[in-house]
Amino acid sequence: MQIVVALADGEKHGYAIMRDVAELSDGAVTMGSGTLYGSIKRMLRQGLIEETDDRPDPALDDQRRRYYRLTELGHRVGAAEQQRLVALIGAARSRRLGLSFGGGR
Amino acid sequence: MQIVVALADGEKHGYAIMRDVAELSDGAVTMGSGTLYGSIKRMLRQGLIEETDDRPDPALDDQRRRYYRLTELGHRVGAAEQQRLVALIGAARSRRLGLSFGGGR
DNA sequence: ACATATTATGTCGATATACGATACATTCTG
DNA sequence: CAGAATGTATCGTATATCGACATAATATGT
Repeated sequence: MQIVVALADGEKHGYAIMRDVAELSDGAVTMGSGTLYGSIKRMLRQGLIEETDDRPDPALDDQRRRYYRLTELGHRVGAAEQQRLVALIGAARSRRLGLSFGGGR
Repeated sequence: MQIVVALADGEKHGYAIMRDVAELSDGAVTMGSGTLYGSIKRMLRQGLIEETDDRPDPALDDQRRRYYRLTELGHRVGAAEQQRLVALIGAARSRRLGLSFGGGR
């Protein structure tokens, strides 16, 4: 899901996905290269993402990079997961998870 | 996380956790007994949950049941995960995941 | 009373996933 | 031009998931 969200606002290459994941949690959650490239391989196989041919401005490009974007299926699956998480968090909130101890900031 | 949320509003036994998980997604997400009892064993070891001794009204009880509740650590870890998911969903929303295709209802 | 479905806990082996280590090449920076 | 950062990739190990199976207690219908 972290990868799906990272690609939700446009195509990115692997390393950029890694940075996006870390940024989104202020460095608390990190994804190593093993998980990243393993997940990319699986998601390509599952048809959730696809590699793009179009490269950015050659001056800003890096020949090593491989860019990926969400497929329509990836969007749909991601939206479904988003819905599931919204319901889960809604339940967590109404059940006051994290409010019993520590003041819940 | 599904188990943590299930236990957030009070102690439950394993089978009740299974039902809670299924209910929360209208049956879309289900947790089999393999995952459930394996996760319970791990979470006990990690100190996220603990087994309780107090039984309900004997008339409503079932001797087979084993009840579990969140520990303080479980609450704190659950609250942290909740925060992470809120941020993830926030990003998914602002990036309009699921709005590009299918109308996004 | 009896058969059957549901509830309930648990294990097992197969498969899937995550993760850090390692490797190696390119690009940027001082 | 050396070293740091960027970038992709794989390997082995550890961990997790999953359905199938086993077994027993409880509830339900006739």
